[in-house]
Amino acid sequence: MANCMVFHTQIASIMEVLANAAVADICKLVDDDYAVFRLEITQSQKENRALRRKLQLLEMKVARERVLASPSSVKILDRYRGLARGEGQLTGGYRSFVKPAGHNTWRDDQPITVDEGSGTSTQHVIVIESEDAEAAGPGASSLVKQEGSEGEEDSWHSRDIQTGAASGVPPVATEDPTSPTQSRIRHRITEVSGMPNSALKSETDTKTLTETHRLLHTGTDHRSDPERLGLGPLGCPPAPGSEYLPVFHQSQKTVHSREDGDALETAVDDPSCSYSTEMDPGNMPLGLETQTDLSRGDWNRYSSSVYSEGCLDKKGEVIVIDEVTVKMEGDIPLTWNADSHLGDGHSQGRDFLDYRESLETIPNNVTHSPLHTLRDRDPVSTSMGPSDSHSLFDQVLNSNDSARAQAQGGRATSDSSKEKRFLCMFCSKGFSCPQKVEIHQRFHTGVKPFSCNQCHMSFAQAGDLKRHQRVHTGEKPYSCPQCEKRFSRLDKLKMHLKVHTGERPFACTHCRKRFSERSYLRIHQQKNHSTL
DNA sequence: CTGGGGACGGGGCCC
DNA sequence: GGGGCCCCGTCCCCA
Repeated sequence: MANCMVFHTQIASIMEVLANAAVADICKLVDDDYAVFRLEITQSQKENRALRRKLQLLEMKVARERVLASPSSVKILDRYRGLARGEGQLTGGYRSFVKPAGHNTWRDDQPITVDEGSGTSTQHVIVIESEDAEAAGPGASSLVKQEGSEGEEDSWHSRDIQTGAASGVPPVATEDPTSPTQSRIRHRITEVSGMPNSALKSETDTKTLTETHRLLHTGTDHRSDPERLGLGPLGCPPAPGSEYLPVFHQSQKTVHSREDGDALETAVDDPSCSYSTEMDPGNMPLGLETQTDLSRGDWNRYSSSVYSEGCLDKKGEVIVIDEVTVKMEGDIPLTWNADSHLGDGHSQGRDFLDYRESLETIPNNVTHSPLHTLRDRDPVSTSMGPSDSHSLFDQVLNSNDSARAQAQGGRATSDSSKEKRFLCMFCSKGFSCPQKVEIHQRFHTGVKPFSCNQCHMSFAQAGDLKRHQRVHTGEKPYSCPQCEKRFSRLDKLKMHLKVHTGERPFACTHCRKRFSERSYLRIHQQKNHSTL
């Protein structure tokens, strides 16, 4: 029996050794095959690249022959020339191509310096150019096709030169370099091949964006689909010059909504992954006029116009990009960076107001401020309960509020009858809507966005500013029917009427003296009965 | 002269 | 946005 057990043990150990050896062999085979496979792939890629280069050379020759055959049929366009000159603020997403001096034509495989925003890189490009382009003067620009075989550059910058069959289309070159609207109207440059003469066709945004839509799903262009963005017939706020520019968010969260309704929330650290829509300042919807220069980091007012797209896959798979409206910045300075707004004047306060209004109309906001982050999760759970977060500051505030509530009696009671889903993160006070919470929290943060343009005063509420401005205008719309006194406020008139009626509703509990105002009673008690 | 009270203006804040 | 209440400060009157 014991021998049998030893025998089984030996067999088991032998089996284990054999199994390990077999696994090692399999792994070795797999590794070898994988290396061979990779080698083959690399060779195939090289061959593919060489073939593609040959093909492009052939295309170049053909195109050059066409150009030489009919030099007047081609105009070299640069739809980004205006941007490259700085006519637009959004130069980050475009490249200006610098042509080496002394060259009449580009050569194949000639490196070209590509000025892309702040950086400079060397791109392998092939340029189709005609002599007419040179004759067009400095305004003429280069039509550039980036070599796609490199494959690693961000393809949404690439210019699309379509070589599809478009027979029957007459040669059209509508780009007018001197047009004042050049920087606003995007033109699509289309080379129509298969015709006796090369032609460049210019299209406006409509077709460009439509084509962009198509390209989105083929992975050849990574711009966002305007229709999917739900931005109107043209897919963007009806600004004729809509463009997309990269927004270099710093660790900004972006929600990628998918068509199945799931929301994928990711942290976008890649600057190239997030885009926003350039707005025509003259055609911005409500709130978008507050868009400011991103380079200044002025996120709060810009946020409502940001349409952040998902991390764009550069490998060409189908991209699903839905509209995401990023709301994050307005609240941050409003709450945490109040100093940056306190002295900015009245107009900025208006911007705040407009910004708020515009934001509230946008469904499915993605908020990133601490306040909104808390609120969005669960409005009720945002209550920072007394047990965990009540500092002395909170206690003071709450004591004030509770005292106020007690003093106001029925007001507080009736207030509690409503559903107060939105709680102040400072004092846990509940409000019926987010706007009220935000206004209320200004009292904690000291933010007063509404500044008087005639004095140094600033206010947390627009109504307070409006009321204050009667001090400067001298407007007193409320007149006493008993006398000729006039008042700027209705409550002051009502208070004044007590003079005529003799109404003194506030009685001292110590001396039975009566007063017309509660504050009079309080002062009276402080002065005369404080020792009691 | 001083202190209490009234009238009023203005801001804070909530509904 | 407007109404309303509270609070504070200032001015004035008067005992």
